Amino acid sequence: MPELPEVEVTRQSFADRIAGARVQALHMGKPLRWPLGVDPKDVVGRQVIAVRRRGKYLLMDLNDGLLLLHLGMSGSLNFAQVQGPRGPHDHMDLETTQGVLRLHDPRRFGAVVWAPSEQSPQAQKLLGHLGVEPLGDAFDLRAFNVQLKRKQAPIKQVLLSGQVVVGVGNIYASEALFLSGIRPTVKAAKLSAPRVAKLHAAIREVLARAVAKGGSSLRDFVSAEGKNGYFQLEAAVYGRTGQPCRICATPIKHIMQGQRSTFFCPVCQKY
DNA sequence: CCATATACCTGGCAGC
DNA sequence: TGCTGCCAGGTATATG
Repeated sequence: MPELPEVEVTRQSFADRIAGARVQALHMGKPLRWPLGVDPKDVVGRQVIAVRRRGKYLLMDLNDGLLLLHLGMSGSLNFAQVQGPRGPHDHMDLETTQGVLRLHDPRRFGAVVWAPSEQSPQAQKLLGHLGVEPLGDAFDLRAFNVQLKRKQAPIKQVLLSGQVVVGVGNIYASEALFLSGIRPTVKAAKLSAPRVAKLHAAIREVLARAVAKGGSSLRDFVSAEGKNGYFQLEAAVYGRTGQPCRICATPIKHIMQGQRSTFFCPVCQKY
């Protein structure tokens, strides 16, 4: 579920409601991705100041230290006044004076890590190497060009790595490359300046659009069984192997790159 | 430093 | 029906 748009929509769904709350208790379930996580004494009694996002991480500022949350591949957060009994995949309950924040994460690739500050070694170990935010002013076209020129890996994998720009996951990488007419296998350094400009615009467009309609699609996702309502419905190429390209009707191709699926139109994406 | 592979974990689904 | 193998929205870590 979580690429940047889903994480951002999740953030927006509870940030205002939890701000100002005081943490009363913390219950952790099975171990998450990293053994170093959070101890109740790090957070109990602290006040929640704000919830920010950096890439696919959520940063919950406390009046002392902060909590870093990551949803991994299968995580979701729910903030409610009252929560039912914890199920086998509920691995965090953060009880506050304004509600309980629950992390549901069947695969447990998510993370909950406490750090004394954003600049601390614990936090920087996770955040320090991240690329720029795609929806902010820091995502500068010239800088993007320069960064890509130094990468010999296929553009799809460069986007996924998060080292140049954060938040572009496996779905949006394929979608952004389709929108900009770029073959996912092309070395990043070989892209022409005009192509990079198209890609730059496509990344912003696909992510911003998903955030804008993320609210409804995420609600659908929660209320529905299965995966209906998620971005897949509007996907141009992701998950559409063999189906006709929406532009030229050529069958969409599926390949593996770095053990991840990539989808593209062999006719519309030639550069 | 760079590019690529591996590991982590569970559930759903296609194929037999 | 039940089993097996494969696939899934991420990323730290290991390896060449």
